[in-house]
Amino acid sequence: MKTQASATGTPGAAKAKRPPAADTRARAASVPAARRVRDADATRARILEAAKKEFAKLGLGGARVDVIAMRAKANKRMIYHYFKDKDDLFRAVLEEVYADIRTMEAKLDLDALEPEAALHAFLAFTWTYYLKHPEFLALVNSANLHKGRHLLRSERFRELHIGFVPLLDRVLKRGAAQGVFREGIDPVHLNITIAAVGYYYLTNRYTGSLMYGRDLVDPKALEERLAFNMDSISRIVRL
Amino acid sequence: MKTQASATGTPGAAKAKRPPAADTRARAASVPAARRVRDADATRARILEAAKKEFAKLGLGGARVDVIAMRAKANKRMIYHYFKDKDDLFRAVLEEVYADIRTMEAKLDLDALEPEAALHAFLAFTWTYYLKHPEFLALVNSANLHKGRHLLRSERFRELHIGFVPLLDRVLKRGAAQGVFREGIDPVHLNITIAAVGYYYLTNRYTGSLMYGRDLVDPKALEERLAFNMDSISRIVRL
DNA sequence: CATATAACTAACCGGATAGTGAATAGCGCG
DNA sequence: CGCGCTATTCACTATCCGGTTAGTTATATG
Repeated sequence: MKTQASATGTPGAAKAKRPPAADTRARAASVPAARRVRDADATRARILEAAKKEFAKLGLGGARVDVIAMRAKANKRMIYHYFKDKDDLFRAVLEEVYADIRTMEAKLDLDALEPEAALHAFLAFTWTYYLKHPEFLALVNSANLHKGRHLLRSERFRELHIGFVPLLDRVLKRGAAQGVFREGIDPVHLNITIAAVGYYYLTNRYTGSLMYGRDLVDPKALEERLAFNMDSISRIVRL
Repeated sequence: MKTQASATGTPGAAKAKRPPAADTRARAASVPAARRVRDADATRARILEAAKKEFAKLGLGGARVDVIAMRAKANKRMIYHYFKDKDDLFRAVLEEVYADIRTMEAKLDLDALEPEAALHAFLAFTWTYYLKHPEFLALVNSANLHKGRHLLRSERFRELHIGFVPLLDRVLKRGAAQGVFREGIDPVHLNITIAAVGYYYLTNRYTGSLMYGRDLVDPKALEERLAFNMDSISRIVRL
């Protein structure tokens, strides 16, 4: 804990907010979304981005809204202008990151791939996403630490996951029909396992590296892990 | 966040600290560890227990040392008597819970079981331990959120895990020699996968239940998950 | 039984912390 | 071009919080 906010009481940010002030106004009329002195969307986005980083770094309880305001180069008051309170900001961040992963995932177009290739692609995507977005893992952990109460009444969260299970189910059904996968695999359990073998390895990389006495995030180790997981999932689904 | 500590400034606990005061002293001399008015070990243990619950509930950043003192029925000053600071207390809690799981695990005596039975027993133990000790999962997550820095210089933590990998390796080697497991399985990766398929399911039960629209901790669902995991691990190791 | 030691307590501190009230000032629209 | 809306700022508060100061008292030991 100790001191991590600035020593001065107020955030003190947003000082050098608008370096070119007078002449920017001229082209503001012509250019659609040119740099405006006031830009609600941009400010809101900066707050969300800063909040994401801060919540991911210290958890909901450890994050400080003064620090978030500072990192967003926004006045703290703006946070309470756009969001009800700290918990509401956390909810917004969670919705944002889930929307991101689900959007990227949809681009895989698993229905267009052969069953085995689809499973391969899905596992690889999940692994790579977790690896490149450690904040996602931390935020999901934090959401669950708080028993998912921030997402309980989130319509957006629920909507994001409609069609998520059916998609994998179609892959499994096609595989079974082609005789390459066994019958009756529960897509939910398979999905959970596909996520688990990557997620656990990556969130627990620190205690893991200490426990096993070897660096789990060394490039070679990461490659090995993906290969092990690919093989594991293949073995789970095949006849 | 809001208010969760008592409204009064000071913890206010430790009021009804010693109901039987006068007569307890008499038998203190004869009985080895009889109920004493002052008991360093007991106080330290109560602090650790309270800290475990509080850290597991709110994370390192969200936990309040005033609350820990209150729940431990101890004066806050005692926490700083036994531990350097909040981080040191967190480290002590982590060492404690890891010692617990590794001690229980050692009792399985996997070397005395047939390879397949040993793997079965190990997976079932891990699953059941996670299920009965949700604090363990939360604490490990918190430790990793903080990049494992609390355990980095912990000799005790390192010692707890010597012999952990070799144990599973012996099971795998015996299985391979008997021709029931395939050759060359990395015990570290298998171990991680065995932990992962239970851990991920249980730590992410809240977001998971919301995402899949079904209660993941319903008794029937838990049974199904264990069966799915048993089957998965068998498929991963067999020829 | 005297006493040194260590367990234990009350009260306190200064900076941090989530959240607000009220005024200012760009920007879009008529 | 002026006016209403709202993005933005500044100043402020009440409480919280990790950690400490300055003791008091039970108990093991000789």
